[in-house]
Amino acid sequence: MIEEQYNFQALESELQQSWEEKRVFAVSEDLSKEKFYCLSMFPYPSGYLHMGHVRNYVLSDVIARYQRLLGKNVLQPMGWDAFGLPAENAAIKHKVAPATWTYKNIDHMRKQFKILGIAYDWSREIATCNPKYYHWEQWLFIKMYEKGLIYRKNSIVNWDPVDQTVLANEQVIDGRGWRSGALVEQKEIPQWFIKITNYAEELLTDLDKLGGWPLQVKTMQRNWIGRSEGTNIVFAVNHDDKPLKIFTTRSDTLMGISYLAISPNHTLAKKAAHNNLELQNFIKTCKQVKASEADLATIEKKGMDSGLTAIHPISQENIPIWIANYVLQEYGAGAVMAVPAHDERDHEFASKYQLPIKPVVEPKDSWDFQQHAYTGNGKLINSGQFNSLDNETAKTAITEFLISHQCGKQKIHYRLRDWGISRQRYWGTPIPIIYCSDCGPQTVPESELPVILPENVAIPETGSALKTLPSFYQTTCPKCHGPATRETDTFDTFIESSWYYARFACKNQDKAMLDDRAKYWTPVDQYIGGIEHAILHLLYARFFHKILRDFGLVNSDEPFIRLLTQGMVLKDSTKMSKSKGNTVDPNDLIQKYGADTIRFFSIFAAPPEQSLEWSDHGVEGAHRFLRRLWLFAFKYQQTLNEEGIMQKNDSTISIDWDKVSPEQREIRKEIYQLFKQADFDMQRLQLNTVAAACMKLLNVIAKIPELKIENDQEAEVVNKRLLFIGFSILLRTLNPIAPHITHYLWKNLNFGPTILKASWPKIANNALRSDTIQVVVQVNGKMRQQISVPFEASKEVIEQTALADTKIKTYLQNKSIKKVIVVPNKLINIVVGD
RNA sequence: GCCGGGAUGGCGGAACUGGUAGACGCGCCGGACUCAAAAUCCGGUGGUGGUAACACCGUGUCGGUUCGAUUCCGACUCUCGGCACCA
Repeated sequence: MIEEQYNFQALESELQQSWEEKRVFAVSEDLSKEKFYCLSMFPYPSGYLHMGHVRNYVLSDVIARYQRLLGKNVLQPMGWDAFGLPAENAAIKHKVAPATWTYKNIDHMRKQFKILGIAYDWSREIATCNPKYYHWEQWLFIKMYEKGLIYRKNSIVNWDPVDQTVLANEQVIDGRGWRSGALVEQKEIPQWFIKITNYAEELLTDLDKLGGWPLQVKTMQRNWIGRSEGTNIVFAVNHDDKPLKIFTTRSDTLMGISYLAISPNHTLAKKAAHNNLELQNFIKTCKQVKASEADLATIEKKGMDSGLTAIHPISQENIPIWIANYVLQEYGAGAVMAVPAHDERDHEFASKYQLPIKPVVEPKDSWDFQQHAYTGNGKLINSGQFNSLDNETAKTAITEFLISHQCGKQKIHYRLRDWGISRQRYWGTPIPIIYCSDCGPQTVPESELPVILPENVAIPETGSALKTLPSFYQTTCPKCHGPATRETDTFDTFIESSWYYARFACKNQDKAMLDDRAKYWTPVDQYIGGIEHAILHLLYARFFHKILRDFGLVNSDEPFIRLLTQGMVLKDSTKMSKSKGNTVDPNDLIQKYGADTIRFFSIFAAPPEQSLEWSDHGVEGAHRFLRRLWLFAFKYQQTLNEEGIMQKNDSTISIDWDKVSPEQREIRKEIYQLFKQADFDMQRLQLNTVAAACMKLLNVIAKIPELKIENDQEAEVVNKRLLFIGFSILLRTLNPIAPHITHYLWKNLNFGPTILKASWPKIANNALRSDTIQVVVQVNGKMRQQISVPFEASKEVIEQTALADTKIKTYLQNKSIKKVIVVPNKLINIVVGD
């Protein structure tokens, strides 16, 4: 019995409770069914759920529930990306331990999640700050170390000289530390790296296997990896025994070099500045800038002659070596050759410092080299023996010359750099390394894992907390058993999120990182998350998957088969944020309208990949629709129930749809047409139009009781059947989006025991048949009339019918027909002239 | 600066492979119900002109390809995401 009142609160909480008690979404490996692993990027437990989360997880749930209706064995887990900077900030601000703060946040957010009614298998919940989780990434680190994939080198960090702390890029505002306000300095410290560049080629070529990924994401990754073919060139440096190495893709312009530019962090820069106060000051100024590429690329280009010179490998001339603030130490070897005539950036720099601009490639038309660099192709000039060669040929010729003189070689270079994984922070996974003054760095023995992060810790405002804990860092060397110290740096938190998807398959496995269950569930069939992760997270996870594969832990090359990158949730056209005061609390909305309404609005308001503009009015519209659905069910529950019981008892009368009234046939056609479109849109994940189709379906079904039946019993049976079919299709199509209301109505209208065991509707092709079809008539490309012609009418018939149309005739008066284009079943365009 | 997106009525958006621009919803206007309001229901709703039939204009800007362009190509403007230590 359905009440008139749509009491969503009681209905939703009762259902959620029963789903949880019956563990209906807990799954295990089942070889008799096709598996479907649906995963959305796990959240950082910031403390409260925001609309961006809601959108992400609802999108994922719609896909998961749809796949379930298709009969698949669906896994949808949830966990917490629990390590990270905000916990330490909160710890300082509120004087609580990061662990306490984090676990409290997790508890709160889990509750918030549950009232959204998402079909999670909560038994697989993971928090990455749990030693049972990070144990295995420490283990993997050791395995990678043993395999030679880990090394240590110096690299640059943002240093706050007042707080004596390393700052994240986001903690540097206008070149100053966010708390102290001190000018940051670039500082070199030793850090651990993973050789992701060993996998650069595979990460690049395997992008071609990712047919289910958005093209834009693949393009971004391709450009990020940045494979380029070129030449490594070695320049001998005057009065120095160490040569300068550079990489260039323009070896053809070698004779046009004006200077070599090195990074202020280059060892040669230090040597040059040794007895030169002016250079020392210059280098110091260069280092007073945030160590991010975006900042380096936008600062004013500055340089200073180092006084050192290098020898040109062909002409043997001396070339000045400049120290330039725009050269990245991390990229290539921290040095570049500068050809102002043929490179925009070099041109700008040379113009500023009056360095020579020497053209070596001849443009086809006249060119003012003082104004612009010429980056196109042409024949070589001013290049001695290489003159008149076309510049592409010259690349090979010059490179071959360099090879034969032992000062160059062909090289494939990647923009991608090795992954620096050390963080000078407390709230992260301890790096399992022990430093022994006699034996050097040693990995922690496997039997001593995990290296547990002490949790009950006060976070100092300056420096790293682990450095203040002798009980943590004092230890013995695993090799010589003498006194030794532990590494106090922790892992980059991208490590945790690079393999969690696999751990969900076997989170209770405490003897190994992964087991065969991971081979069953991975790769993830559908991954959903924000576009902001298009490069870093997704590239690191792809890399880790290949590492796991090489250790035999998974048996696929790529972790995520299909990827959906959802857009942001905006309000008043800007990102929702606390500081702007334009946030919307999901809990308040669920209280007021119910989870189904919020879910429906999130899906309906925008296509998944685009940003979603929040609208309170729109939410009310979504709620209105669900209430209309409810009231319709309330009103016709008796009819629907009767039909349902007859269907169950197999006692229905069969209907010859060719004999029903044209209106009834039309309604049936509309229902299946709408479902066909919804089915197609669901497959291509255009979920907003699926939601729209549900609204249209209700509009169509609502017309059925209005159809005249005039005491005709047969017509009444047909109406009843139409109502039943239509409503049954609607409930199942809507179920992934609004699972509570559809679940309740399905059961109480006698459609079946539970919609969770129902199957996705099927299209009745005979309903879509049509004898005649509307064809658009255009004159000179403008729509002028619609005509009705037989289905699949020939071009001639369409043309004749169109030309015979009285309205069309008026457009053709006193004109001559130049051309007629006919698209069968669709359109005819008559091109006329005077 | 570099890489990758986006721009369609008053608003969110639709238009599948180049073929009726504006589906569906919101808002607004008018009507029904009501003492009244809310809720609900019915009708209308891109702009300009016209009593109307209808005509012209219209998918960020400028240009191109085509019988036909929101869709393809070129240039530009604004805007969003990323740039390796926010996650």
